[in-house]
Amino acid sequence: MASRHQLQTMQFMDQASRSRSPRPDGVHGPPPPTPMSSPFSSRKPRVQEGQPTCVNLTPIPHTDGHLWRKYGEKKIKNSSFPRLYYRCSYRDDRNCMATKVVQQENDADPPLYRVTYIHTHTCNPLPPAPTPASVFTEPPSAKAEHHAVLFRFSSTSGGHMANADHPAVHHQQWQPAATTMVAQAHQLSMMCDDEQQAAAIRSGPPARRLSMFRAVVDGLRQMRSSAPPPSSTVVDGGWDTFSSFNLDTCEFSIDDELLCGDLMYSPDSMQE
DNA sequence: TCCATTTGACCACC
DNA sequence: GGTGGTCAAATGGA
Repeated sequence: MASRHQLQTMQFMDQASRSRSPRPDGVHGPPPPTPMSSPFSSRKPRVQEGQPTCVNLTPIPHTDGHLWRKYGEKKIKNSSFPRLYYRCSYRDDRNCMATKVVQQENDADPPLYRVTYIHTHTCNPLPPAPTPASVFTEPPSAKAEHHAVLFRFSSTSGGHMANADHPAVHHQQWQPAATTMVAQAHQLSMMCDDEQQAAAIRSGPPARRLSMFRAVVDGLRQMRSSAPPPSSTVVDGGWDTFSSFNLDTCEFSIDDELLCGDLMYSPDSMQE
């Protein structure tokens, strides 16, 4: 029997496959041959060198603030799960070339997905949604001279904001991992601010809550491993969930009880 | 009628 | 030649 959190996760998944029931397997015959003589003559290269990509490991791959249209699904060798291909819904309207690839990593509860984002969004949907792409629309700074990295996560009444404000975060080496972390934090923020999501989190086992928060920390850990910062401390700007993260010890500390949505966390609750 | 999803085919890359 | 990314017809719900 599925847990409440599992059901919530399934609801997230359903957003990607909403409204359309699958066709019966094998009901329709093989499609006729492609009528065009060279239908793929305008096909773009599969891999465009130098395009910005980042990888996000998340249990909720379909909640990142952007609208995606699925355009393909592929069974991948040596993987029990198909790979799903999405592109931005504004691809034609706004010439947004952002795409993402979702690959389920395991069958855990909740299952973990590897989401690979390719290209940054140029569609700038309204209201602006906090997504990895929206955070890193500025070109990466060539200078990473600061001695601390400031992350700011805030949840406002009108929507969610997630920013990595420090110029060092824009350093190219940090971008993928920082993007992952920001996306994780934003997903967690959304879940905590949503009444049903928060209820599911609250009713779940503490270990699951802890694992969710650790997903955020893991993003920071990736940042640290990809490019050690000039300073050892990440200072949180106030996303109400964690206050600081020590890049040397890979630990984050909680100053006091923290409010995330209607959930109150204390330092003890963050222990195993 | 519109539009998103499904799914097999096609094709580029290794 | 195998694998994976993309296309586009078919499908069906809104």
